[in-house]
Amino acid sequence: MSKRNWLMKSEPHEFSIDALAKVGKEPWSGVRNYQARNFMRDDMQPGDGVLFYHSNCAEPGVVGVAEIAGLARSDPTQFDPRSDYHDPGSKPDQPRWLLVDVGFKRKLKRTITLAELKAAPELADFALVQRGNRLSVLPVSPAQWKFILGLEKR
DNA sequence: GCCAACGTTGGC
DNA sequence: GCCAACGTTGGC
Repeated sequence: MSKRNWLMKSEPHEFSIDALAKVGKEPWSGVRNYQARNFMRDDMQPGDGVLFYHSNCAEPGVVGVAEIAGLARSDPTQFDPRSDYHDPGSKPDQPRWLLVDVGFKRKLKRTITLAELKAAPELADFALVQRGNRLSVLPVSPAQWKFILGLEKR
């Protein structure tokens, strides 16, 4: 399978780009949306590029570049009754939820804000800027990837 | 299978 | 904190 690119959202007060820089690699636990899970399970490959996005904060936007560091595997938090992500309906021999490991590549020189992304005609088809989109994991085309990172130098 | 109620996401 | 938009749940 050829290399693809993704955007993954994280709330910076939960897990920021600086936190990823510090640990180097993070198991992306807690995804509880089937569409996002299917992207991880069916389409993600080690080495795929990731735009790291800060959501639910003062300045939402792309703040870093990361990469997929492993194939999808069972998310252990679904079996932990003390976890916010516990899912009593999921069976260990047939886990409902998966995670991938995400590796730090670099922090951007500046935040590429959601406002900028929304203002760019080049990104009209980008899922992130479309109305009502709440997916926390979404695909980025090669053209979108190049355009978004091109904004960093402006 | 329909759909109202409810919970969550996430920008503002 | 507000609320629009969306996904999920569960009664029927």
